[in-house]
Amino acid sequence: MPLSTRPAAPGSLSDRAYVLIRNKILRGEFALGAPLSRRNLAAELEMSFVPISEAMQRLEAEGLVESRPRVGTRVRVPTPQDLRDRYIIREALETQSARLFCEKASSAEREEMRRMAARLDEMSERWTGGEDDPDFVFSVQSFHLSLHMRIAECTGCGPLCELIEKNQVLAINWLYDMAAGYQLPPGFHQPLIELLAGNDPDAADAAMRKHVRSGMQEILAAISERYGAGGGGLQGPEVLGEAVGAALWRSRYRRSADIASRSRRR
Amino acid sequence: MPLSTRPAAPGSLSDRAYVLIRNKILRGEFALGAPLSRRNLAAELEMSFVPISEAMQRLEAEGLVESRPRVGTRVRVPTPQDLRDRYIIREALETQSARLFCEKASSAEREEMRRMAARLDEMSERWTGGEDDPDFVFSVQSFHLSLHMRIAECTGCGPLCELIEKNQVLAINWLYDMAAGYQLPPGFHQPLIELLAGNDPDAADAAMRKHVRSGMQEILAAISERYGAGGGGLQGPEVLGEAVGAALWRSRYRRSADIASRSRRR
DNA sequence: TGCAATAAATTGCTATTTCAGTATATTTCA
DNA sequence: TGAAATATACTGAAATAGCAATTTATTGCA
Repeated sequence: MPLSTRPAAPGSLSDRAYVLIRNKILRGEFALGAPLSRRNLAAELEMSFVPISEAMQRLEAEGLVESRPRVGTRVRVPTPQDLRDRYIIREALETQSARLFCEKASSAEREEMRRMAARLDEMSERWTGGEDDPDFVFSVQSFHLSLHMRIAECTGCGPLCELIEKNQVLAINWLYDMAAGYQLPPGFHQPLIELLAGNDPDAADAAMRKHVRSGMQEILAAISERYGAGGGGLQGPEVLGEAVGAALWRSRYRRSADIASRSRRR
Repeated sequence: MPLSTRPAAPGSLSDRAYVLIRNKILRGEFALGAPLSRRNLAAELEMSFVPISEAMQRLEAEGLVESRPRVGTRVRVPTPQDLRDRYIIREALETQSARLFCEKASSAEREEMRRMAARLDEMSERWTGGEDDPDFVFSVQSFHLSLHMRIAECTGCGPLCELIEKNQVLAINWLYDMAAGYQLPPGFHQPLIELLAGNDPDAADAAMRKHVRSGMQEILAAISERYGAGGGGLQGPEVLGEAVGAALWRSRYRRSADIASRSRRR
């Protein structure tokens, strides 16, 4: 059992830094557009500059942060165009996932998916759409994600799973921070799963495509409703992301000067 | 104009290291399974350990190299299963690409694709299938890749392009090193492009799916033909990759001991 | 008061050094 | 002769220190 000094340190420092920073971003602890100083992070996470930089590099490659060469790094503020691009990718990956599931899943796996879909639809019926308990909303969204991931796992294609998961991450982040009012339509998943569990891959593909597209429409509508700037639909507010981001680039020297000075004194 | 000391250095050292090493792998200068010592690479490329390590990290994330924590890094030897997984991803991305092209491409872009397809089919007719000039084979493969990339570019979805390009890289490498005998069937692309340039997205999707699957069958057949181990088709040789790789892990202390000693003397 | 030039501070980037883990080569003992 | 133990060399990971580029704050001048 690990002692108190260094409890449970699996993987390298870079890996731990990556996971820690990633979770803080996803949970909103680091807000959209917030500046991320590598030095301050190194002091906070009690490690050196190099593993932090490596973690940042990975996060940048995944699109969660953006960095300008000698200026700074910040949590990326996705534009509506980013969201649309993500959904194009998601549609590509998940229709393939649905197709392969339909072709190759075992009967036990098909039955498992039916149960998951029923449970998810039951959860979203209890979702009033008003100001629900954030933990409840979080649990529904998590279960929603794991349902889609389970479909992908049943295809037996590991890289496909990884791509789907990576691609979903930013979308979920956006969802939480900007369009928290979004709610899953009731009875959204059981018809989908019925087609995936059938024996027509083309029908499974088409059903998943419709499912993903409808989800994107819902979210874009929720965003438009909250942040105005033109009617709903696909032509959402283009300027939102950059407006927020530009304002946030400026506030650099604000947080934790004490940590910086403390680390310098060593 | 840059002086002779440091000529034309765009991007960071990490970026340059990434591009240089990546190209050497793709061109076969670093063979499949070859050990890549970060220290020797640093000496060869005349830079330090850190940017090399960052480049290696990116290459590992993309699947071009694999690294064991305190053992070493080598060029990844893809297994037939890797190849199949790549083609699953490729099918997902390129059917989406075809669908979007069919929906959104301008008439000028459709005409451009027709010209490219005609030229590519013409090139592959001149391909005898025997021992052709390697430069010619390279140029055909490059043009083939750029045709598919051009389709993706016309969709206007940047991330889709990036994913397709990243996904193709390893497949191309495999193609060159292990299945060089593969040749494009004549008249392979013009019928495809005709459907992409039509007005039925579903037909474009289906045509691209058929195209990609047929390409995978061809390559797997070419591999089976060269490396035996059972009949052709999908059940190719599972053991090939690891057999080659395991043998190559062992030969570590072989190359460029002079460089290592020279760098130590500084 | 307004604007340009300068100074200070912070950033990401790179080099160098040190550390810790693994594999190979050598030695030692039965 | 063979197997176990040791020694050596090499590996990637991490810490530290310093550099170069950029932005912000300050100052000087009109």
